[in-house]
Amino acid sequence: MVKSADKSEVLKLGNQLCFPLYACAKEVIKIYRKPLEKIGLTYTQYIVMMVLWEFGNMSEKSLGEKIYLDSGTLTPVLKKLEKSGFVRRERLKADERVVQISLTASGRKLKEKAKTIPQALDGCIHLSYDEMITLKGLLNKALEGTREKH
Amino acid sequence: MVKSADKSEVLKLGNQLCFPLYACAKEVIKIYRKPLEKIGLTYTQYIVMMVLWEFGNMSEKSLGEKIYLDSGTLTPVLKKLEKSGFVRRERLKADERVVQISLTASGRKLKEKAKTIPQALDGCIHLSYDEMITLKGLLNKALEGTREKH
DNA sequence: ATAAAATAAATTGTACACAATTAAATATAA
DNA sequence: TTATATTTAATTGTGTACAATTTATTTTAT
Repeated sequence: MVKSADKSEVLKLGNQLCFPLYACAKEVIKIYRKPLEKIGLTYTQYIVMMVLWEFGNMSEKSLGEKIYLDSGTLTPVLKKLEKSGFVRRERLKADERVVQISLTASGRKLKEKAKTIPQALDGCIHLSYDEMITLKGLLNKALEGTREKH
Repeated sequence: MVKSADKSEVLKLGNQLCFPLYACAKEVIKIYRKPLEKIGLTYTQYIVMMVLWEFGNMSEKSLGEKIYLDSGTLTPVLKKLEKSGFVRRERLKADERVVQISLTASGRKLKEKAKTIPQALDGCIHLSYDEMITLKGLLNKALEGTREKH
């Protein structure tokens, strides 16, 4: 981030990449909160549902890899979604270690209601369409990099 | 994010802006965790310290505005930093409502140790310098937009 | 001057997030 | 085959994060 000189400046908030990343993520998720509450989901639950809507049934493990969450976070989230009636959690007979997550009819139906959710950002983020595409691309590229180590 | 057609695609993870934002923020903060642990800070505590290093003493309120955190989050974080001996928390005599946060000698000294922290990202994020600058700029612009409403 | 409004922190309750550990099941190797 | 290693979830403990409420203090309007 700091090209050559000014090593003394690295600890200024304005020079950090991580801070706007952290703050922006929080603020954007905050915008989603209200519309999501109307359909009975938290943001984390919404991401889980999006994966299931797109890819269908899936083990807890695969689900966690897709959305960068481990069982410590995912297990309680999935139990809540089960209690809400949106997903089922069943041990595979072929391998009792894996918990298979599947959508209920209610969970599939929720997708229709969720289609308006992304519009919550309209007008809240003052970026042009091209800027959003660029931002999304850079974030995905950065995200890829973090997969390897760690 | 979705320009014209394909409204049915908005709920795919790959088409979302918010998801890579959320995931990337988490992954990057995770990279900071170990080096920060060595100097006795969490990421949130690190942000607080950066603000104090840069701007000096500050009320809890102003601090919270700078880093987008309210008292519900900030009060316990500041109490931990106080317990660690890095900051002081004192009610202003002029206005007993405001808690003034100031650095202790130990807190000021910590800045030297922290100077190597940003290097933790080196090699972990596969973006060029120019891409990082672009990303930082777009994130800050997006962040600005969220200030207004909400 | 004093009641009402506003402000700043603290508190309460819910929901992640993650490192580290544990437990159960399956795969592998000697 | 049977002891060992690996894999998948669940559990435990700590630390945010935030909405909503409460408390104490200060302003403001009457």
